[in-house]
Order: sequence, then structure tokens, then C-alpha cells
Amino acid sequence: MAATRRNPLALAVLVLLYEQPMHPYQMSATLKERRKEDSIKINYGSLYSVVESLQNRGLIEVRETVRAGNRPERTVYAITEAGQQEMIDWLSELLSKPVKDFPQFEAALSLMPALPPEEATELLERRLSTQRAALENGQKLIARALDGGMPRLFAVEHEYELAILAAEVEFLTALLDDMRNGSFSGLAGWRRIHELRGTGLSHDEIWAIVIEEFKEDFAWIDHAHEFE
Amino acid sequence: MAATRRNPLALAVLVLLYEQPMHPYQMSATLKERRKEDSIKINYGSLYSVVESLQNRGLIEVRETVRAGNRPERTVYAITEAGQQEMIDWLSELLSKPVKDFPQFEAALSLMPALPPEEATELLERRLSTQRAALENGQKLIARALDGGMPRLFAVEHEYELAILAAEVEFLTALLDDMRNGSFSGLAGWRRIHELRGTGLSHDEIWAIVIEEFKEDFAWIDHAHEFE
DNA sequence: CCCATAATACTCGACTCAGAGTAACCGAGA
DNA sequence: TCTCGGTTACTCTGAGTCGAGTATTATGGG
Repeated sequence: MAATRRNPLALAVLVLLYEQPMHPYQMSATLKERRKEDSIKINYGSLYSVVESLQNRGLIEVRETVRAGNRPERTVYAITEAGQQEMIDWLSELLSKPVKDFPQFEAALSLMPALPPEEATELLERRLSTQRAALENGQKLIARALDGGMPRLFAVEHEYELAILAAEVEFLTALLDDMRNGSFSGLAGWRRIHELRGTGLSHDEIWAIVIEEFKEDFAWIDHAHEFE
Repeated sequence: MAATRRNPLALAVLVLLYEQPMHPYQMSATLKERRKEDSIKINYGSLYSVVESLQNRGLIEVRETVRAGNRPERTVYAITEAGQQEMIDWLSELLSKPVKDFPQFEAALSLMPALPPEEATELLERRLSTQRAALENGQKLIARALDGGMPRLFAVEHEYELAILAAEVEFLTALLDDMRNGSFSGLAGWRRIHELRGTGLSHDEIWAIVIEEFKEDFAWIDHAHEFE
């Protein structure tokens, strides 16, 4: 059952059909209307395959098919008993059990040493100013919506997004401070590696030099396995 | 070129080959050794298809094929000029331009109203205690590693992860406070909806009742489009 | 020296998903 | 009346991904 709990769009479909039966196009319209695209990755081309797969798994079933004029048929689906259970289980799991999401930026940070430090710093600075603006803008929007009477119940996912964004802004600010004023350990060796790349030396030779020159920072490499 | 900048594993491969030529299995070993699995989603079954696709796109090329004993052949790959450029461009983009990652928990929050408020609260409480423990543990581990001489250069992705985690813990703490002491707007209507579900009323009837009973919170629904 | 286990080095098939494409209908303006 | 863009409601295809499976060779305890 839990085999294919991959695409959250499937969960969204279950939730919609838990409210009332509807046809795929209405799902897509409802999701748009409720701004779910902001918080759930939705590809409207995938919707029909997702619906089909839910049907194959017995979680939803065809209620009726309607034809209006010469338009394509609309197939109305309803959730089954098994589907209700699956929706409750899946949603409960997502709320209570953290899963690792692998944000792309985390991957980028972990590969950052492949760029020279000056360029990396500049790139991160660009990101910081974008994110600062996004944060201010988001805070303004949500404040206005709540003032306008929207219950927090329908804004909680946006509050979460902003909390994470604020944390990233703080993180970047602190990181860039340290990189600028040189208190970021490993920085000198990092710069040296990229200098030496220009000389045509091999990877092993470069490392030998850098470990020798920056013992205090890079000697650690030799017993890195201790932290495994 | 940017057509297939989907899988960060491909970027990791480019970065590894930017350092030195190697064969896929060595990539997988190196990635494991450097703990990249913590920050990059890696499926070692995908590695070979990813390598093949990079080759098809001319970003990497076969350097040699070696056979040691009766083992399967090892195909050693090297990065091309185009591959170096692509690696630099891609990594620069990831560092400087924010992309929306759609964390599963955000999707779950946006679908949370489908569960009754008491259950949702309890599930979030479970999550909070798990995340609190993870945060403490992670902070301990990173402090120990830095004390042990690891340069921050190699820990920056973990620092980021912890910053995000800390923000989530703060967010959840505040949210649960508000949900517990009733200051979370929409809460009463939310509870009522789930009460009424038991009575067999239709979705529309339930909404009519709830909007009537909780005007101050739910009248907003009628002019929700103003915020679109 | 034997056997269980781990490590090495991939292969394969089923599924999923993104994104473009299709085709009918509808209303408004020229 | 013609047509042109927008909406409705899907369909199709190829590329990509998952994750289990396979086959061989070291390794180390008894």
C-alpha cells in the first residue's frame, strides 16, 4: 500500500475526493483556486496518470462519466474506504515523521569547494539579496492576508515557508560574514587548491602540497574516517 | 544543455570527474566516503544511467577500460571541456538562484485541515519531539567534528541543515502553543467541520453551516479571490 | 582450509513523470 | 460573419528513476 507514496499530488487528490467526488479537471481547478501549487509540486500532465494509478490500487473509483456536448468525457471519481484509510495514514505519516527532502541548495553547498572561494562568495551574496527580498515580500503578503480576515488555518504552510526562508537568510548572512573576514576555516587551502589547478599538477600532487602548506586545517583529512 | 539539470547526482559526477578521471564504482565509493549521501539524493542504481546520459551529452568521455582479474570491466571516465563549463554553470546557478524545493512537510501542512485538529496537534507534537532530538544530536556531532579539526569548508552543508532544522523546531513550538491555547484562528470551525462529517451531510451543506456559525473566521472565504 | 559475509561492479524491468500536444467549445470584437 | 484567443478536458511519448537482482572476488573466523 505504502509502495507508491512518492508523489504528493496523489495525496492531494485523495484529500479532494475525501471532500467530494469530482473529475480530474475539477481537481486541477480546485487546486489552483486554493493555491496549492505554492506548497505542493503539481504537474497537470501527471494528474491523469496519478488518478489512474490510484484507481488501479483501489483507492478511488469511477462514480460516473458525463458528456456535455461534443466535449471530451468527464470521468467523475470518488474515494473508496481503502482510499480514506490510505489518505489518513499517509497524511499522518507526513505530519509526524520527518523525511529528508534534499534541497538543491544543500547539494550545492556540499559541492561548493569545486568553485574558487571568491566566486562562491559572490554567488552566495546574490542569493542572499534575492532571498532577503523574497522574505520581506512574503511577510508583507501574509500580514495583509491575515489582516484581511484569512484564518491562520489556511496560511500555516506559508508561515512555515517563511520561517525556513528567514533561517536561510540568517544562515547566509553569518556565513558570508565569516567568509569575508577570513574566520571561515579551510578558506586559505581552498583558495590555494584553485591556484594550483592552473599549473597542470595532478589532483594527488595538489592535495599533497595543500596538506603540507595548511597542516592545521587539512591534516584532519588523514583521520577523517574517525568521524564516519 | 540545461535540458536535463534535474538530477543533482549528475552534478556530483561532474564535480568528481573535474578532480580526476574515475570509474562509476569509484564515484560511488568516493561519494560514500565523503558523506555526500547526507546532502545529495543518491541512488546507486541510477548512477550508471546518469553517467551514460552525461556521456551522450558530450559532457564526459571514456578514458580507458580496465579489467582486473575476472571482475567486470571498469570503464574510466574523464570530464570534457563542455563538461567543465556545464559543471561551473550548473553549480553557480544552484548557489545563486533559489529554487522552490517543495518539502513534503509543507505539502502536509497545506493538507492538514483534512484531519481533525486534535489528531493533527498530536501528530505535530510527535514530529516536534523527534526534530528536537535530531537537532541536539546534530549540534553535538558537528561541534565534535569541528573541535576535532575538521575545517568548516567541509561542514557548511551540515551547518545549513541544522539552521533549517532549528527554524522548524521554533516554528512547531510556536504553532503548537497557539493551537493548544486556542489562539490559532480557524480552529473552532475546523473542529466543527469534522464533527459534521459524521452526520452524513454533504460537503456543501457542511460548509454552509460552518460559514454561518463562524462568520468572523470563515466569511473571508467569500472574497478569497481578492488575494489571488 | 572451508564457509559465511562483505565488498566489488554493475544490469534490468517496471513504473513514473514532465511537458508538449490535441481538439472541441465559447464569447468578444472587427 | 469571421476569427482569435481563452477555457475545458484530456492524451501521448520519451526520458528518467527506483530499487531489487546478479555474479564475481576478497576476507576473516573457526
